[in-house]
Amino acid sequence: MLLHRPNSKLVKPVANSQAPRMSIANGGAKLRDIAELLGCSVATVSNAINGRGRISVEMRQQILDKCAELNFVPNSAGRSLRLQRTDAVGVIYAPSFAELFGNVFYARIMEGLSETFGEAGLDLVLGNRRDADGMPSVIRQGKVDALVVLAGVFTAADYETLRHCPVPLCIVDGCVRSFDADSLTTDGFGGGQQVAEHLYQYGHRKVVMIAYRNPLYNIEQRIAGFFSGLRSCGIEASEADSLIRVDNDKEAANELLARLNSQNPPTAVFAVNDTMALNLMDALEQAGWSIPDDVSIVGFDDDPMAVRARPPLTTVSLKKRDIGAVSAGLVLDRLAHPDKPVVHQVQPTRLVVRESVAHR
Amino acid sequence: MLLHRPNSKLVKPVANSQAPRMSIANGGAKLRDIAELLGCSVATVSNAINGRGRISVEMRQQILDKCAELNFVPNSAGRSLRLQRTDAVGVIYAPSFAELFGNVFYARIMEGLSETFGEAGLDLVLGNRRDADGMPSVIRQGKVDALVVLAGVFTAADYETLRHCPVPLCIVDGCVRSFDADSLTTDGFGGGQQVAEHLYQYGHRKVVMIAYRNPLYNIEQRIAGFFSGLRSCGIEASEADSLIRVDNDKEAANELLARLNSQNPPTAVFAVNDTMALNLMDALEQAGWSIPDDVSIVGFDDDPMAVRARPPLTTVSLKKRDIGAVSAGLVLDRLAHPDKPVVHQVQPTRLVVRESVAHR
DNA sequence: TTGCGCTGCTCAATCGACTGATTAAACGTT
DNA sequence: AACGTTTAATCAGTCGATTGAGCAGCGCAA
Repeated sequence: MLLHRPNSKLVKPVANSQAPRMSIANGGAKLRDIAELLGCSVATVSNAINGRGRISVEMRQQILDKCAELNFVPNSAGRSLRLQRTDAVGVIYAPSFAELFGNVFYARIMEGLSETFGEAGLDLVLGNRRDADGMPSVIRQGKVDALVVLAGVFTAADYETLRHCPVPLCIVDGCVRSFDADSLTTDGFGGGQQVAEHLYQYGHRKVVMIAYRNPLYNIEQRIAGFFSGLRSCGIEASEADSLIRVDNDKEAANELLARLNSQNPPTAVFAVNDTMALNLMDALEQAGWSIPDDVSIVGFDDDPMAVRARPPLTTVSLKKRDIGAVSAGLVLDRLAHPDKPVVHQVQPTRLVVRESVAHR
Repeated sequence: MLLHRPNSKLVKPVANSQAPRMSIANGGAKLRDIAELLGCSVATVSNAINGRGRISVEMRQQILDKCAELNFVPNSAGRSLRLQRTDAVGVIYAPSFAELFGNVFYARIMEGLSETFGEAGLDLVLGNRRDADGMPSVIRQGKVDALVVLAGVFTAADYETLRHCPVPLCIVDGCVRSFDADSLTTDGFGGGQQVAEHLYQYGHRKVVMIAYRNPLYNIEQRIAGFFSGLRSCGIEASEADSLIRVDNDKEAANELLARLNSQNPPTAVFAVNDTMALNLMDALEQAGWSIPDDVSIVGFDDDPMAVRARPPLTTVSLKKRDIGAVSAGLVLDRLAHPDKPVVHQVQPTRLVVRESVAHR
């Protein structure tokens, strides 16, 4: 019975006896190269680099010098495999990155993420690929330690695919209640309120808001804040009569023009974002309406185009770069303290008054 | 003498005899989990998945089924270590990503890159961090198989840091001659020519171009093309008298206004990009000049804001998404055929006529 | 009955970094 | 001289996937 047949051949491994296999050939110096050059063991080199174990001052210095000379950087795959840690963070967006990069809003967030993670020594990986079940491929591949979820247009189904994600998540600009993950949301509610108050102060008493039918968390917050703000100002307005739901900006323009031509037309419109606001401005102008003299209009997001619009668009600004930086900070904290309680951060919003709202 | 002391203890490794260490605990199923569940060896599982070796039909099916059931995805670190390949591509930008994401031009390129690489099963890593010598950290860490270099604002020094990059490069929108790497450039020369011809056809005979002092490859191409085009149309114009070099858009506006107030004022301006063109339009309008009636203006890039400008800006369009997709294609080809000759691809440009150029 | 070829698997080394356990030597103490 | 302690390293196994080499077992033919 040879259940545990002993290793038959214990000849010393013949590898690297003839091939030169010196450094830099396939991508740079390895721990082994440094060890061989200095005549010490690989373990000692590793210990010197990581400041562990007992090493004489001279040896440590020799090792560090040699590492600097050869531009030694530990191989990422080897390190990840051993440490079960990648020093990389994934970023995902739904449905694909196509929209993300076209969207200046997210571009700025990426900027903040990239900077803060970079300073912390982490790389950003774009989780553009998905497994069959929708889970980003980088997750099950173990390519990232955490995931930043740019959830602006996430639907319930999108959230569901992430429910069993084995790495920490940080939900940015999405639904806080989705699950027990850190999150950063922009204060859409407060922004909506500020718009309501601004319109009230400028004398508007009959206003409408236009939003998309597709229910997105951050959008619904803006709606709720707006109507709450109207009510606290004493304006009678409900979502039933003053909220116009549409599927696209063309429909928005048509619906708005219909209201403007009705008996009791609104004097101001709150568009759910700047893109819609700008499109409405174009459509209104084409239809012969003058902004802000005939109708006032307010947007949301402070898109760079808002300031270029004619008239410059009054809108709600989001400090997009901060969103990225703060989100990255949440992730770094979470990686440092995996068991700390979940954090829900709210980023303030600020009304930027330009020229698209007239006094009444 | 115990130079080659034989392995003393050959007891079977005791690991995993008590700890449960079943799948999904630390990130998902491993080859070993599948092998244990099916009572076969790890090698067989690997072979089945990769379609290698000899395996009975039933065994192969069992393995594949189990993999699907457990959502098995090979661990990236283990795979990279063994295969010396990461299935990831780095993207870099100089000086940092901050500018990249704010720039719609690059945002669209990223979109194309992300899509094409995603379809090929590669992830995109943002190479935001740099080693002391400027080399992107992801390179020496071995985190990527290739590097896409968005070189729009690269200086000679930026190129120099990449000279000894051990992975294949693809230079996008940068200097072809920098080194022996694949490249994709936009036809700035042709674009400049088209602008010259367009202005000539509209009756302009005295024109100026404004560009930045900082010499960037793609920009210099536009300049060369423009003046070449002017000359072929028979317009006497040299860079000496008709090219205005500036450091920023404010200076550009001042210099332009000075020319417009001179004895022999230009009737049209070619701004080196849309951002400058839009800023010039603002400045001219402020100074009481009407566009295009008093001065015509042309930009370059077809920034989304160009179409919103008043008047809508005539500019040169770049098919930005294609730039990303094609660049990614070059990288994929290079990875598949490391030794094929270097490819220099030129992406055509197209004049988009809007309303900022008047007939003379 | 020996030998050959084929099928269907397993073995064990490898990639590079990290680390708990171990060891060899130097030093000090009684 | 015997023993404990400190110092300065080394050993060998581990992370997970891949792969060339190897080896039973079977059928078939000489």
